[in-house]
Amino acid sequence: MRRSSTAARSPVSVPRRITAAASPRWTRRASSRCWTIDAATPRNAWCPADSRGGAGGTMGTGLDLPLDQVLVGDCIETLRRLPPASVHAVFADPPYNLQLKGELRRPDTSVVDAVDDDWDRFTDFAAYDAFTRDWLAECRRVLRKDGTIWVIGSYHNVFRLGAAMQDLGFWILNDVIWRKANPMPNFRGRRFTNAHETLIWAARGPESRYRFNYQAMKALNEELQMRSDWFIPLCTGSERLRDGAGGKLHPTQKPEALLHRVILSCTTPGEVVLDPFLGTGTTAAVAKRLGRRFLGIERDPGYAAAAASRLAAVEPVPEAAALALPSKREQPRIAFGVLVERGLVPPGATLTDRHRRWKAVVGADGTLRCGAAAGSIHKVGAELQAAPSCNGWTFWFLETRDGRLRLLDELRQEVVAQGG
Amino acid sequence: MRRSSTAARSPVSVPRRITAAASPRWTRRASSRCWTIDAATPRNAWCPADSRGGAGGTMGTGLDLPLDQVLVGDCIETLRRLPPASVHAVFADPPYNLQLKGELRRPDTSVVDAVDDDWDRFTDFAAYDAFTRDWLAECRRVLRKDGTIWVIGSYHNVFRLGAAMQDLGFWILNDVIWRKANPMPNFRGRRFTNAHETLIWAARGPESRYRFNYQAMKALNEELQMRSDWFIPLCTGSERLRDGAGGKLHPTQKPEALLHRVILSCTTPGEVVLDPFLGTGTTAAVAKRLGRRFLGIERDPGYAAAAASRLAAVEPVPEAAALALPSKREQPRIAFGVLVERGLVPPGATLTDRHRRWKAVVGADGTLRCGAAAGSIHKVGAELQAAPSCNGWTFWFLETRDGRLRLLDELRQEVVAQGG
DNA sequence: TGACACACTGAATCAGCCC
DNA sequence: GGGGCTGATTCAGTGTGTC
Repeated sequence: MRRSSTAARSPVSVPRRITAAASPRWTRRASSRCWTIDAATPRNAWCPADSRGGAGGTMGTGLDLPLDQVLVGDCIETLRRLPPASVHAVFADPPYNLQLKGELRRPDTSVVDAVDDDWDRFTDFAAYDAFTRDWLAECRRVLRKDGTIWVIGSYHNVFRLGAAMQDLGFWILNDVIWRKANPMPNFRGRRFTNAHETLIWAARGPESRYRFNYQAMKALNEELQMRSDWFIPLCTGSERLRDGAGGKLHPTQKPEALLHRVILSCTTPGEVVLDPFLGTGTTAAVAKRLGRRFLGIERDPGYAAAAASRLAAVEPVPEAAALALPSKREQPRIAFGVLVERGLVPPGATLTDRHRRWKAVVGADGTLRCGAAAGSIHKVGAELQAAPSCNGWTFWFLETRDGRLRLLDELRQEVVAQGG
Repeated sequence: MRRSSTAARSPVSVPRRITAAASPRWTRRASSRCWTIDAATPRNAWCPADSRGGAGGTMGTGLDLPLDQVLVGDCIETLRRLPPASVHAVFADPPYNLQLKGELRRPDTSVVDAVDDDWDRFTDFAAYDAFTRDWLAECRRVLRKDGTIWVIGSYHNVFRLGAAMQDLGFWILNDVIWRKANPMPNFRGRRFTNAHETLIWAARGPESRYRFNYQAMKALNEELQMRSDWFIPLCTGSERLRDGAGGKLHPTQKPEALLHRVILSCTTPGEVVLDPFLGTGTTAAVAKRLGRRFLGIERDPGYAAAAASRLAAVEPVPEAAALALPSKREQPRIAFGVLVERGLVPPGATLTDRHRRWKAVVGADGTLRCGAAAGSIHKVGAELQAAPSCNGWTFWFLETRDGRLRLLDELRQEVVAQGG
């Protein structure tokens, strides 16, 4: 089995399988259908939310706001029991309403393990919209006047989410693109690789005096303003929680790096972050580590138990502000086609080699043609020279109007200088 | 400044200011409220759309589809006059419904030239939604059954656009992120730098057999699948059309590189691209340059004139350059039996897979036999692997006399190279 | 221990033609 | 329109096993 080093790096120690024996003793709250788990209690030593010990509690507000806990129950029903204007931030990763037909196979005929869970099935857009409006409205009620909300989705659902948010009075501040470092390819070659997801960041309303930790975000981005496109890898490897068979415990676990940036951007230590679709607890785990309070709602007892177990092992950092992850500067990798798109090498232009021995015509898609040879600048260069390989960048020249030859690599440098 | 050679490549030369003297002589079409400009006619020598000369015309379809022209008029009203199922692709950059309160100022107190034109004011979401549904519905009617539509927007309007598209029956294929190389910073430091816009790419419906030039997109991206996030600079410098005072002629002129990729991805030369919000004609200019037909609708006569002027100066690239490399799907089909007939794979030869796990004997009729399995190279490959399907061309190898393995697909390429 | 090959995986609305 | 057959199609990364 893989993942031998998991425990060392991230001492999550999720039970291999949530069995009856290992399960928490679920405790029913008085006058409530909502089960709770105090996430700060040690593993296998559960206590109900209304116990006042440990990190859990109601924050001394007089309001019945359970804190640092996983509430097990229906999202909307549970939200309705929370007091109004009580949380500083919401992060929500709702069902995406994917509409998959058959199975999908990779070119090597292996089967893709897709999201086909019951919780992601809705009869139609109307049903999805109604559900969306309901939980968003409750989140808005629970959100403090100057709080903000983050919602994540893909093209299947994000337009409905965003429209519903605007209709409910939320004031969109940004849409943020999570660019995936390692997305799953499009196996049939019928679309662009679906390489991102969209987060919507919104204030409760247009007048909200929301928090934005500008300097923290700038520091995370090598002293440049943080942009609305974030490049973050998928949650894989030892960070990913596993079930008993070594498979993924949850189909859509989000990377902690994503939540780190979200929580750091709009909250300060001690504030409360609510996640109405907690899943396996990424939001809560990062919030706890960054010294924030959290409150999670999860319908599935198995996921809730895994989240609680994971949370119990999270140690808050001494100083949240010190946690600026150095961001990797991305190396711009320039494709020849980009020079064509941008008009530096127009389609139909002729390229030649240093000795003007060959001439090749540039296609609109960045391919070259020279006699029977067609393909990339590298491939055609190699074929003409009968060489096993060729660096097209340093082989091909563009003839300028005045008869000078300009090496492609020179032109590429101009694009690199522009940032790619 | 980048791209000092722009003028040479794209001699746009828009008039500094559209004055009465320089304006086209607008011609009213019979029984129509719609003014037209034939974009292919020389600058300052306009003619009405129903003249049949030049590149304009109705494509000989018998339908009244004006081509290679800028129609001046209300978007929805003009769309209603176009015949159904007549265009291959739509690119739409609708008003953004921005809701800026007052002026936006940079830290140095200079005023940002924001989008505040009349055409971008909508009283509320309901009015914007109604407008959106109307023009989208007309575009859907005009779109051919297997055509696709691109719509671009920012967080202010894109969620409403996407939801409306889904409600109207469009089938979203991708949302694509245009990551701006040089976005305007957030001057107040109250949000993330808004560094992208979103494009929605959709088929007319779920059953549409749309075109996606997979290989062309892959070629544009150094032989890796094109992703859904595109890094392209803003339209600046000499590409940007200027008004008489040297300011921006149009507030949201899109870069030609963006349209290059859009049009190349989903059309083939000769097909028709419609832009219902043409503005200063970027879509039409790139379509013309890439050998596509176009049709633009623009309400503002000044923009339309600038677009027409710009278009008159665009030279289509040579036909060969406009063609993308054909994908394998479009190559002539060779039957395996042809390889047998020609002796490239002699009858009685033994084929094997990459791991030499199975061996199969070739029949004179191009069928394979392996134990009980018999049939085509595909069928036998699938049966042996217990897979639902198999590409025999990339599964089976022929063992050569010296013990090397040669993939059937390689042998097929030899036949293709000989002209089938 | 290192180098290398190979197997496995991830929020996916994933085919097209001919009869 | 349904059924059947051909055949097009994957990237970055982690983990495991072998030499």
